[in-house]
Amino acid sequence: MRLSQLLVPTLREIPAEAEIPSHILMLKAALMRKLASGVYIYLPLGQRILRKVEQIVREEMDRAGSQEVLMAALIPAELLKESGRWDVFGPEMFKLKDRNERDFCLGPTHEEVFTDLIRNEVKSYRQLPLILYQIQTKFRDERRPRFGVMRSREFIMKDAYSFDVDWEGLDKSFNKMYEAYCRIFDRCGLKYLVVEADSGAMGGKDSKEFMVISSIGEAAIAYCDNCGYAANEEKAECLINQEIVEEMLPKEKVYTPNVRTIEELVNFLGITPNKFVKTLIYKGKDNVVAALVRGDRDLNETKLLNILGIREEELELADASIVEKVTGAKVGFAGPIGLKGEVIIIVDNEIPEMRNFIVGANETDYHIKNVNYGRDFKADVVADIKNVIEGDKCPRCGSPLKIDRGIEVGHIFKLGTKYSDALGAKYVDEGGNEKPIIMGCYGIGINRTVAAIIEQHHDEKGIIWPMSVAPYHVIIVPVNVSNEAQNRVAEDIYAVLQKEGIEVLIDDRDLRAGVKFNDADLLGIPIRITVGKKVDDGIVEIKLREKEEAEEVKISDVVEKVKNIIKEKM
RNA sequence: CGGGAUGUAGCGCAGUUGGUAGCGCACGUGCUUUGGGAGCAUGGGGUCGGGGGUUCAAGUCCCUCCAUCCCGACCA
Repeated sequence: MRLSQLLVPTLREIPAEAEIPSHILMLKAALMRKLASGVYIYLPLGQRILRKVEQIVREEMDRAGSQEVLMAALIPAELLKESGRWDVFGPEMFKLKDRNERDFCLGPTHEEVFTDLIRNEVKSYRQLPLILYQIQTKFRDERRPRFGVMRSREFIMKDAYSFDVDWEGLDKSFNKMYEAYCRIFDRCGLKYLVVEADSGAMGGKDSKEFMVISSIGEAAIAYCDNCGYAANEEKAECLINQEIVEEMLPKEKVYTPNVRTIEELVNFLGITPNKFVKTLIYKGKDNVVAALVRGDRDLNETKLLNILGIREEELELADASIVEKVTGAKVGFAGPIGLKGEVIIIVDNEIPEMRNFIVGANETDYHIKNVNYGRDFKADVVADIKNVIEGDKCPRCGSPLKIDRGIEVGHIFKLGTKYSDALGAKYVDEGGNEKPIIMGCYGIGINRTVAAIIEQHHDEKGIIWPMSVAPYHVIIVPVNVSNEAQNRVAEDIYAVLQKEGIEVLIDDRDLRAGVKFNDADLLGIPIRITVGKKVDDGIVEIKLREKEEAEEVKISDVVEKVKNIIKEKM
């Protein structure tokens, strides 16, 4: 392709709307433009990159025995109503009506559509197992689209669904997908962690997320360098990390006027936050919950939800009136001793190991010192309800955990019979018995994967594409197009490389060399062939985007050399 | 949905106490130049986000709506 004819309007200045590298570079390098908040259009180079990633995904899905299909983006309401998700999704779903006032939505995900296909077409165990996938546009009306393509309202997703006769079959399908995902992200040149995630109230188990480590990631991950354990912050278990050293002291009420927060207590009493225990009052589905964690810890609401067995929207922090009612004091003095009414007390498992800590007195302006679990109060449940922090012990091997942020590019999990039960997807087994089909689902965000690749592969000049996803492998830059000899050599190399089937660009624009070099760097084409003054000596340069120095090569050797580099780096 | 900010040429921005709307880049033309974002000359391009109001006069002040971005909440 000739750069003079390609639509690549690169930007010289950083667009005001972008803040993170991948967003800035996708706009600067003219891969895409914004159409509306969270809605992007792709220019020729951007489209080629999407295609490259999709192609890798196709090859690996096919290799794993999955079959490609294409569902509809426009989905009739009845299907979502059957599974109950028409209301669950709420405003996040783009809903619309047809001319006859029938309800539709733009598919935010496709479990129901796939399940519907299977319940209609699969009747016997002889037709199973089956893994189907599609690459298709999804629509989610996110409350806050972010960071360009990282969290957008319209995006391309590869979603796969497995259908098996039993759980052992599901395990096999799940493992196939797991391996396929590893191969996909390896081929994309990504460094990633496979992380245990919480499948929450959605049911299912063995939920794993593929996270690309990046400071701009939206999720925190706890991981262990020693044994390889990695989990989503919400999911990561905390081991008890304390040794009892002190003797119990007699408890004692202390006057703490207007001292409510941990920070104020630390200042007032001059004691470190880990000597306090904070009591958080929540309003659950049908009762009030008091959750206790150490003063320097954060409560993990996901863990709390799982213990209570309720859904996210059923739990909220109690308002002042409820707090005052159950504690008999103003907000800021809640404690576990002497709570009024039916209050479920859930205590973090670290607390029974603490000695002589400080809690609220359930009396305005007072706290209690030297409180001890067991002697002074008891809980309904003792469990891990806190967030991990850097340095906590790995639940598997005990080494200190590290915490980083990650971009979720893939998510796989075992659905079981959630959708097959809801929609009645059954098969008949060998014995003639009707049974529900066991399902799994597996997603990859294609655009987000592209953005994640850029986050991990760029420098101050621009993108540095891995060969596998580069929009073109080679860019030929004649330094001066008005120089007859340079032009001729560049065109010759271009013609040969094209004939060899190599994806090659030639920058035939009548621009100064500096502009062309800067554009080539910005676009991130892995191999640059510079055709300059030395053509008269039969020499051109090969420069790799990832390296500083160029290498001089004989014109007669260029093509062979380039072919070898590509082969080596694919 | 709460908090913060922004909206002026394709892009990045300036515009003072209200008084003829500007700069750089980009774009067109001509000449010179040509190994890391050239120089000179010349030309074109604006509902100043929309609507309403105050005023002799509004990019500027007031009201309102919209859009976009950031932080948070939320996110099968």
